[in-house]
Amino acid sequence: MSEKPDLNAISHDLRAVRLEKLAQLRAAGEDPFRAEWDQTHVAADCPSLLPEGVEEGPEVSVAGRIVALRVMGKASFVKVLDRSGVQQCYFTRDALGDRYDAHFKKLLDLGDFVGVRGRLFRTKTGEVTVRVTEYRLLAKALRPLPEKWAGLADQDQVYRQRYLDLVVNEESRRRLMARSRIIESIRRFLWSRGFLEVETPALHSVAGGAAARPFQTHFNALDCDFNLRIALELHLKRCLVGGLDRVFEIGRVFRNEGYSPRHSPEFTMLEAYQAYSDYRGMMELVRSLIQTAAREALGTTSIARHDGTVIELGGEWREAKYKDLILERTGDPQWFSRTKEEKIAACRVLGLEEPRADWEDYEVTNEVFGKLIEPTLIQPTFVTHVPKELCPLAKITRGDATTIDVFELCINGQEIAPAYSEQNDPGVQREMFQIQAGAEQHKVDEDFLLALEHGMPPAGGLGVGIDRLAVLLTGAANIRDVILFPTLRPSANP
RNA sequence: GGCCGGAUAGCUCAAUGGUAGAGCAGUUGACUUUUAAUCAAUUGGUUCGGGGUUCGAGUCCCCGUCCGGCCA
Repeated sequence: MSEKPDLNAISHDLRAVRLEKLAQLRAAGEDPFRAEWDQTHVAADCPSLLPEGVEEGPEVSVAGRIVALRVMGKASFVKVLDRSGVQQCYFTRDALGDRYDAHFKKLLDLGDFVGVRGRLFRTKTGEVTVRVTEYRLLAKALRPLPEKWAGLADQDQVYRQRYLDLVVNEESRRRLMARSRIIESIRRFLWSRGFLEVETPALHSVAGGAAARPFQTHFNALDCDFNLRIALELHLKRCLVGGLDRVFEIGRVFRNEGYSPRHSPEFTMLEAYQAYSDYRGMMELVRSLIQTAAREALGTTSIARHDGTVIELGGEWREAKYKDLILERTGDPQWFSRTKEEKIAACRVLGLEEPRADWEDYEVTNEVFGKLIEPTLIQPTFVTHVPKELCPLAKITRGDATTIDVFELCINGQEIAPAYSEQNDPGVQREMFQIQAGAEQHKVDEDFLLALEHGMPPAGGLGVGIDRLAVLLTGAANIRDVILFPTLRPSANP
């Protein structure tokens, strides 16, 4: 091994250079992917181990990916990224001898995983640093990291190679970790209220519980078609029938519809059902749940938006009746006595796109709500007394046959969480299903109606779009920014 | 599905229709407390693909692919 390897000749090929280094490591008898390393601490532990005024701290052993490499002759500073953050380490020829020049300087690269051991000290600028006395390469990276300062900007690559985004874009790492902490907090909150977490099927023969086009698939063994679920609702209610009177599920649902910054074809829903409660009970539940998640995951209930406004999640939340919002926005006290044609004409005046001819009357009104009112509901607002046509699974309001006992919780200009006083009259439920199904009566979930006939306790039910909640709490611009691996068109050239 | 914008070195980005460049990363060297380290030298290009206009196309035109935004 006397001939000098010519890295210069291949220096334009970043991968070839690293493969050559890999070969040199192996030629020297080292396994570049050796596993063992006793990690005793993470980066976030280190500052507290070296209190102010103390010269030298205890020995620590950390591990992670090299994300910065500053070589200055016989001493070098290296930043190592682990799950908790970045730890600076100080490598010197004095401490490491010949290995410093022959191994550390020649064969390690940005992106490599290393284990590092040494005592903590403070640099002259005050940064707590590991004075390395021992280190080991744990995994060689054969490809370079994206640029260290600008990070990774190409949106497609951010989503397709999220691991690179996580390594170099701190903001992405922080945001996606916040999502996990939000979900963790929600689970703890519901457990503390006596809810049982359950898992229900994702393959449904009838995709019910919401109005959405499902993804379809086929089960070979039974030779029958299934749909991926579009909601969790109907199985969780079967749990209520069975006496599990506080249940929740956090699960993936699939809707074969639009794809936009606010819509992902697969997204995560929380649904919770509490027997002997109703939609008013769900108001308190969801408000406490979101406030708790915000405090635990973010440490605050004040969310700054990009336009400078602040969403205040603390305290009580506004309530507004759907009809009042419509009357206020259209400026027409007689709105609900107008014919469909008059409403469509009014939509034109309000600057809305032409409603489609096959729309029902209530759909025209709901277009006003969806396009002109919901986007303006930035501060938390419970929209109540919603027209019954919009949800066939809720109880009719006593004293007003046109509305249902529900709320739509809107924050940040979008619906975050609907909740109902759940319909438990099997006769009324069947009628509502049949109206909704129209010509497609095979879409009525008879199995669910059978369960209802066995008796379901009165209950409040709540759904929370977890992705949208994460968008709200983290200030993300796009739902895909809070989903680790968003659905994408398959890559053309792998 | 419609309209608009984009695709150039590993990454982030430049380039009146006239020799494709910079920073970072890489390579070589100097440097024992750096903080986007610094300094010197240096490698690296099917300008997304195909066609057209032109003496000449990264740039203009057409078709396609992919991505993003707005709308449906």
